[in-house]
Amino acid sequence: MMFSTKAEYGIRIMAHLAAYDGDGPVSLSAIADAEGLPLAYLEHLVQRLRRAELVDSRRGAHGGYTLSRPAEMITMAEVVEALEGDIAPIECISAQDDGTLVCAREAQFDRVCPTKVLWTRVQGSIVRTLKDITLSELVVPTTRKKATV
Amino acid sequence: MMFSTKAEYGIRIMAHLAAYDGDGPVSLSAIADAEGLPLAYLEHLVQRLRRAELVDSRRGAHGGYTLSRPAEMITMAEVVEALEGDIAPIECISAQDDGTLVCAREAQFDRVCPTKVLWTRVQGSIVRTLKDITLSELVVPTTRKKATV
DNA sequence: CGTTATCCTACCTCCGGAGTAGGTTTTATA
DNA sequence: TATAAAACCTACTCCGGAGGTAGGATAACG
Repeated sequence: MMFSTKAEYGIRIMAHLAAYDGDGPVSLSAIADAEGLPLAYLEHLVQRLRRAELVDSRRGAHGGYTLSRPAEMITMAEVVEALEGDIAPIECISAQDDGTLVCAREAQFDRVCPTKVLWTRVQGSIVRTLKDITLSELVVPTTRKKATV
Repeated sequence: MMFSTKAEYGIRIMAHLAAYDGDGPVSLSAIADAEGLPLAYLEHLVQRLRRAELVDSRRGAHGGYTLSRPAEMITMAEVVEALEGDIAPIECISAQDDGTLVCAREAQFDRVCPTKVLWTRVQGSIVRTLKDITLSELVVPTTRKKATV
């Protein structure tokens, strides 16, 4: 398995918020209820989303969460990264600030890492795919209860 | 992290065997030594490769492992799958025999899973990338000690 | 003021990754 | 033919992270 339920549940939260976007804040308990997921656990996940500034929150009665931006402006790469941390196919590969990938073993001993080519290409294809999909593509029409009539 | 060291180490084994292909069996201890990895652990991994018929083994003195096929005929998808099991981006998604992907939650409740589109595309891009790379592409010239002079 | 919500910290359980250990069997060679 | 070098096999350990629970503090409505 490559992504945990953190990504799965977190994306469900985002998809739910996107479906009800414009209807005011949606409480987590409503989402937990609708999706059949444990509220207490979702609270952890939504905090990650909030710290990544993907959702805004309003506390108190009738509070809840809203998307911080239109769903079309949110890529799944951002969402997954907020939930799971840096997207790397494998431990020894990590991205530097400038986007270039480094291999820990290559730095440690100084010799070429034969597997780096592989992980680089895998990482590239995953990130490219995730960047290419926006949250709006996950909103299925039937999920919507109220339309912006 | 998406792939564990099982994939990393296992691929290093394969790359090493590919580099010395044609020179007779290579013992695991030689590989463990060269790569700086624990022999006892590699034994577990190489068994997976053997059961997947990616390597052949010869027991006894001067025994060891050889590639079961030319490196150009071995895709990294096969290798990774042998080492890590089925390639699925997430728990709830699994591939059926005919290759179509099913979502466990979609089957359980009967409603459309909004995230399935995402995982399907991610899975597709990973598998496509891995199938596209053969073992021969990981063999760096400098790794070779003896050429087939 | 009470209810409803977010927010925060601490804790728990379980499983798989990453090995270790110790043995058995097979084969080449001195 | 004994010995060494290898594959092969099973069982075990250790640890961290996934996947939660629990309980409280804080904030906003009515």
